[in-house]
Amino acid sequence: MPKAVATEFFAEPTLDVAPRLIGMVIEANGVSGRIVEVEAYTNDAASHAFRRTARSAIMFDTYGHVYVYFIYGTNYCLNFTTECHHVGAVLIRAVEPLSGISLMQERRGLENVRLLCNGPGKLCKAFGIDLAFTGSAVGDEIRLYHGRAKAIATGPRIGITKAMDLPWRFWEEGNLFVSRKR
DNA sequence: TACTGGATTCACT
DNA sequence: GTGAATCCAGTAA
Repeated sequence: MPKAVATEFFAEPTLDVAPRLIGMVIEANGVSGRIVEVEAYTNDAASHAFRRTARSAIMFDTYGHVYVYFIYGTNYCLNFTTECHHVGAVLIRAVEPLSGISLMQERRGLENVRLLCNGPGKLCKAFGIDLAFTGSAVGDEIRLYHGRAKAIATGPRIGITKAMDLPWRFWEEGNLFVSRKR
């Protein structure tokens, strides 16, 4: 049996938690997948963590909880809150489908497995995740397990926002490269 | 109360 | 490569 991730895992600094999420297995609503791309959000003007509001308060008050927000009128984005006594969250940007693929295909209306979860909005749709999941503890409705196999779908990728510099910086396979926001 | 913009996606050219 | 879709949260008045 895979080992479930403890809530205390998320109490660490966001920038430490984010890379360790790569390769872990997320399970919800009868489907599962391996995390291959994440983005860390700390107290940064480009993120919801910059200003405390009713929506973002969960990032200030909790760690190891689910934060889902709705974007562009069409998509949901899945975050896990981090850091004890400090604001932070990690956005799950892409996963590699592992089980329940037919269910994902049905939810997405798409056959190509590589395209099922290769984006934050896409994976939420494939996993059936929406705003109702916000506030639940990781391990409750959405479960997270330590994975072993190396991610292969899009390649492991970690992003960290830093609004005062360039919007996004990505590290891939040990090499730094920069991706400007559109 | 009304207005504005967004951590995206997808169809179309 | 470009632009529309679409609706919620935040902000201003």
